[in-house]
Amino acid sequence: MTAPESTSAPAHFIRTRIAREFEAGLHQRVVTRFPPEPNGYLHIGHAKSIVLNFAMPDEFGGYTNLRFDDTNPVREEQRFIDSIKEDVKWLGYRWENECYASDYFETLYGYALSLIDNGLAYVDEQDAETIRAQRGTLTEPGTDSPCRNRPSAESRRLFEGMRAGEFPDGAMVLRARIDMAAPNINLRDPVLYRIRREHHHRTGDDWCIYPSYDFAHGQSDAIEHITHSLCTLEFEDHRPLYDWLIEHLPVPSRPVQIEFARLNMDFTVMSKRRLTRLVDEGHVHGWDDPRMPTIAGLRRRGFTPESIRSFCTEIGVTKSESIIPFGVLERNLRDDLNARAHRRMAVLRPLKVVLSNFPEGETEWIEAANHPQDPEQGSRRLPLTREIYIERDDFMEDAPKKFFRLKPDGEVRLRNAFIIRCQEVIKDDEGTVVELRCTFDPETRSGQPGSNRKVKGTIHWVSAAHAIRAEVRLYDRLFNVPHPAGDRDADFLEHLNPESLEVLRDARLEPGLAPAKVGSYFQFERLGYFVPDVDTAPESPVFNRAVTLRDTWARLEKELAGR
RNA sequence: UGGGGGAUCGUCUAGUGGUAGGACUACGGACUCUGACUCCGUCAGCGGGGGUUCGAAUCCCUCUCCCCCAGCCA
Repeated sequence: MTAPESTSAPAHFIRTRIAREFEAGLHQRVVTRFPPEPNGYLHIGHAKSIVLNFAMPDEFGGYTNLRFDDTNPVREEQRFIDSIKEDVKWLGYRWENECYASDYFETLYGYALSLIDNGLAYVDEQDAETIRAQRGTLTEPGTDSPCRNRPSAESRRLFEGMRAGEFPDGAMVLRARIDMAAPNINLRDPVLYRIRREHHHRTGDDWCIYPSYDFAHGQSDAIEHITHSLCTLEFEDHRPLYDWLIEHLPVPSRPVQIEFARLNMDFTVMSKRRLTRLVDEGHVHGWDDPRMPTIAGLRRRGFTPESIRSFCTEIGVTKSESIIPFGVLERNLRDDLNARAHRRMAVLRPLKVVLSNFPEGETEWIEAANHPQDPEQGSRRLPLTREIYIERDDFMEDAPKKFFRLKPDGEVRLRNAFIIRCQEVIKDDEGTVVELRCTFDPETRSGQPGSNRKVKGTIHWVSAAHAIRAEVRLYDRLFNVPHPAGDRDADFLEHLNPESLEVLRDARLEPGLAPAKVGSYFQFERLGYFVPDVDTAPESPVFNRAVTLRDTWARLEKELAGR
């Protein structure tokens, strides 16, 4: 089961390969799995994997399992399981089976025994350091452990003893008996089981031995009859081990592992270790901080599942590593929301404007479309009064010729309403503009015959008397360098952008925005896409800016400033 | 100086012997009661060198650069 809309499916090497396999009659269906370790929150990189893993069965027939790779109890927690399930669902996907590697511990244990009985695994009583030393180096072969040739019956007794809790943590491990001289280090008798007295979030204290990733993953795939085990590039040189185990174990199916490049994005970090540090050291306000690249963070920021899915489809699937500009994700959000977000007016940094020829105490109701290109999305009525607020940025006393907004003696249209002319600029003692006196032209009301008079600029506004106050949070990139994790000379935290969050506490919104609920989204015209934050409350609304509108003026302005 | 991968417009990505294509960005223009959207147009690429071939991004040789692997993490 997958998300409703089927995004266009460009050919990529995995899709092409599966299609060929189908043509050759190798499969009747595709079964994949999304296998997170429950030791952190899902991020946009996981989304790429999720979209891929659900898309293949969706296209070819089959299904996807959600499998928690919970073989290391020291790092895993139930709360992460909960968040992962929530995030996958929110992205729009429904898994066929909810699986846990820990459900297979007994089966896996049996597989280990069979390996031992066949002389393909042995218990090694050396400590970790010795084993490491014997592994050799990238250029030198390893040396055999003295335990390597012990009788399999002895290994079996020891391994059974390991399970029975007869030995302390770290006293011994189970190792595959492959080849200590293999050029691929993963084949130099890799560790299959270790003793670890640690409470497991699902199996409790039933086990004191836990399988390693290599021993658990492929066999779990086989148990679930996964046809294609899709993973990232760093597991590429584990594939010979993956295949070796499948080949030598009495598993019920023979999955194949296919690797693809993980997602990297600029101006952020993606590794769980670094994300965990950001959270634990308080650089952000939790895993769902809107500046985080986590699914929870993006959701809170205002990203839609559709935008994340289309992004993941757009970037493609290859084996070459790449870094996707964050702006690509943002554009997918804009494209999605542009089509369906209702337009609203909100003033982030208010500047009072008095319409001197507007009758005092009167309210004029203005009809405003919810969407400029789609009348079916309806309209709402806006109050216009003598005192309004406009955006501070929309007025300039010494404006450059290309500035199309309000300036002394200049004209501008109030969006959905009248053309106004700036007659007077009022400043405080320090010279700061605090108020504008303008006149409005009653003939130019939107929709009236006289409204076709053209002025160069249109600005948004709210009625001072009706507007609701709100807190608005503006987000910028979390880091101020494109590759914060790529600096060998500095900790990535040194590249944190101190201005990644800007809180505006005096924004004014059109009154209809008051009851907006979390999960709704709007375009604040001329500003960007905004959503109510989870902190929002009826009497104290809080909005997040998910993304700005594309802003050609900002670029022009920067250019003008540059010369 | 082991093994495994990867190099195609600025970015991402198609293209396994027959005119290197798309998307994004950028730039220019049209439109505009959002400097948004939309539309039109332009710029721009096969890591280097050799070879095979009528013809090479694609096949061969060679060089260079980048990533991953020496956890009882995944």
